[in-house]
Amino acid sequence: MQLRKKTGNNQLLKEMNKARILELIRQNTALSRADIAELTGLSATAAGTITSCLLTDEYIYESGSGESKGGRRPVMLQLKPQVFYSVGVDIEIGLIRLVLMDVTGQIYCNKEIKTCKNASYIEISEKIVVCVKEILASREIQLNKVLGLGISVPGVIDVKTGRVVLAPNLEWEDAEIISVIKEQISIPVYIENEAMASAIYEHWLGVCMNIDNFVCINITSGIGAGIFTNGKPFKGNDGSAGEIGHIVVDENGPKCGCGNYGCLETLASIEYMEQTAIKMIKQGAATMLNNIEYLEELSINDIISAAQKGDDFSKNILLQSTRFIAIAVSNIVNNPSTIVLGKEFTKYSDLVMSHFIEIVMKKSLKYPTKRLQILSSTEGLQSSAIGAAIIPLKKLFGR
Amino acid sequence: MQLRKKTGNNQLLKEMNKARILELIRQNTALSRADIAELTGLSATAAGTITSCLLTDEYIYESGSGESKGGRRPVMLQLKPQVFYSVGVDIEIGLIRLVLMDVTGQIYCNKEIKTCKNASYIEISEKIVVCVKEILASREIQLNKVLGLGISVPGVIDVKTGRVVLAPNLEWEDAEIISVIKEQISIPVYIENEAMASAIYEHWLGVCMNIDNFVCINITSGIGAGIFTNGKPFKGNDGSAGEIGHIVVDENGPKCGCGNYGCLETLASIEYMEQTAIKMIKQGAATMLNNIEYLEELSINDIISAAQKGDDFSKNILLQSTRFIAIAVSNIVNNPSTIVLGKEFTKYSDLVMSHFIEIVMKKSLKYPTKRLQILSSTEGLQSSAIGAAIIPLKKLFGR
DNA sequence: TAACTTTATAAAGTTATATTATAAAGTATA
DNA sequence: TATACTTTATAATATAACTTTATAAAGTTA
Repeated sequence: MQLRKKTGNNQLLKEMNKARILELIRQNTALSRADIAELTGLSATAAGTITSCLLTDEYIYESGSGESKGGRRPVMLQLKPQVFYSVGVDIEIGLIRLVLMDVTGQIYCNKEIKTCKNASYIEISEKIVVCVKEILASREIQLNKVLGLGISVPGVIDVKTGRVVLAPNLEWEDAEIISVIKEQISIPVYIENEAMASAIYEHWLGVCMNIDNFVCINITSGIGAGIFTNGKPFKGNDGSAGEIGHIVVDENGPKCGCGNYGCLETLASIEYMEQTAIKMIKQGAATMLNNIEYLEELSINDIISAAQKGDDFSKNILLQSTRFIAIAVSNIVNNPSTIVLGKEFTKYSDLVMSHFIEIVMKKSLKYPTKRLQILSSTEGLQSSAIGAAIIPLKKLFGR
Repeated sequence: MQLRKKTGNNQLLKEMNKARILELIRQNTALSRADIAELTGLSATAAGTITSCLLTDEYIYESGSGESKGGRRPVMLQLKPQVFYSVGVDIEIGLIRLVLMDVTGQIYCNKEIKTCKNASYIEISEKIVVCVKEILASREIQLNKVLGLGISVPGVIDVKTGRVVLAPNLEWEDAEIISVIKEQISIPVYIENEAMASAIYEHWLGVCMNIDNFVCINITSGIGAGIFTNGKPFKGNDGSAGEIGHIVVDENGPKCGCGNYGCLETLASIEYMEQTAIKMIKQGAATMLNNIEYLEELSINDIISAAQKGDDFSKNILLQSTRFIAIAVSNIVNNPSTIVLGKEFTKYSDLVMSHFIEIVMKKSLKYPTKRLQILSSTEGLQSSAIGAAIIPLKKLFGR
């Protein structure tokens, strides 16, 4: 599948303008044709024409007339609910969450399905397909009204192919979910890391709607981060940019599945908190949690409610986890694939480079998929001046 | 100055296609019209038409015929040198570097001007204008052939206005260089942080030409980083994303101008190395540098050449600086303006949030312009599922 | 030498937006 | 109440950019 950039023709132009108008309406809830012309810089006619298309396609509808500004009253346009839908799926350990949403962001259905904890990606995929088909059927939604199926997975996603490279908590490796699902249902399928999916939510509808640089950290069975830079998801070259679960926060900490000691996930995840509580209670810790029936089934919810009732033991468990996450947050690495050292350094790089690489490799993240390249600039002192000279050229080259 | 996004009309379309074709030629050195049609997806005719425009405007020229692939031989097109130029300026302490470059990236002139170390931005601006005019006059380059003037400054640049918010090493604050220069010479003026300018160079012509996520660290009088994410400069919300000079690498280190102790810049910058050497020599350290005439004028160059000749004292100074930089590099913070905590955490955020904020604030960067916002998600467990559902919508809304 | 390829351009057609003019529906004021 | 003026929306016409189809120019291959 060759993914060539779209040709710059009139079709593209119209698509761009359509998308831009839809986004403006989304952000402003309701706009008139005149508003659209004003905001886009398009002529009133063009705004009107594109609007007509969107109306006949039922992406928008006329929601009534607005206030007059001293002349004819405008007809307001809004996103049309309950016409075009999207399905979201979050795959967790032993659980699949499904959501049916329309283009307005309204949610019409939440569903949770329990699964085997060690289910293969093929089994999970099949469950998803069945459930999606059910939801759509029960609401009589045609497939061509479903813009797509987005899937959130707690693991590293290959940026180019959409393959799940590694999802340790699900015990998956190289899982080609997309193709399995596409064989069974003909809608577009997208896949995304779980923390990044949350970040997308925050940026679209949540607390980061007007914030373009942020990190969304999800504390759940594992710990992951979704990073946005310049208003766009930042995944790094290999899709592992947000994998903060294996930042070492305590070098003397317990051994992690990844081979290191004291990874954030081993010291702060929900699972760790539960296990710690169970272990300490067995050892006779003083806590309200003592009277729990089946200690092995102790869940984070028990810990939370005990803490809320003033149980110091439970409170401390939460606080300790929080402390480690805070340490990690203050060290979230930008996770570049490459580091270049420049200016005066280039003069003596041969003397110290190996020393430098050694320390960085030892100190920085060690997520398995990561490969860090450390280079010395070949330009040296002039690099900034040349860079400055490039800036005026960028526009000319569309960059 | 209202900066409205460009209207999506035919003009924009042609501009986009022109830019894209120029960029393709730049990256491939030479292309035929047929290659361009193939690579862009444009029709052969359109590729031909746009090519003609670029030829008459002298952005490109016909460089001869290429190899036949079993038919008529193609006419190759290349960027035309020595027609359109750009000027780059790097402002350092006591020094201005100027570079004249054409669209091909060829450099025709390097100039260095010494300045007063405490010169105001107005004085510097005037020097720049005089020098730029001189260079252009001496080569008989018309102003309309100069695409712009890019300026690199060791300081924080306001992303929106281009104002120099703070350049401690130059002792500037709120310096509106752009407007001062524009009054005296009528070409587009751009301004950029020094490390970021280097990063732009590396991405355009240097060692990062095909790398989209990297950090470029400049070790000079200060220490700064230029960060690229997704192939674009990442400046953070306030333009201070690359300000790593004030990461604390040794809490027991010397006091920094910023108020903290043990900032990277106080332990690893070129200036610090020079000062350390001077101090230790005065205290009687054993080194080849002992026979330097004016100890106060000892420069990094002396240290480097001594180290190269095997002077352990000098070598150690370089190694120590390097070590601190390595520590900082392994901790380069993504510098988001906002951190959102989600999923299970939202259940108990009220119990621990203040603790969390306290630690992060204490541990993370303390650059003066930075304001970190820490939020708890309002969505909780469903955020990933909803986020996943949003993905299929993004294209529709041009996002 | 004939058939086929590749490259480049010309002529005619399509599409999307711009311009200009006009209609529709409101406000402000004498 | 009538008139002038505004704002909003659309119709008719013009313009710009790309596509399609056809053709010419300049090669290669059997």
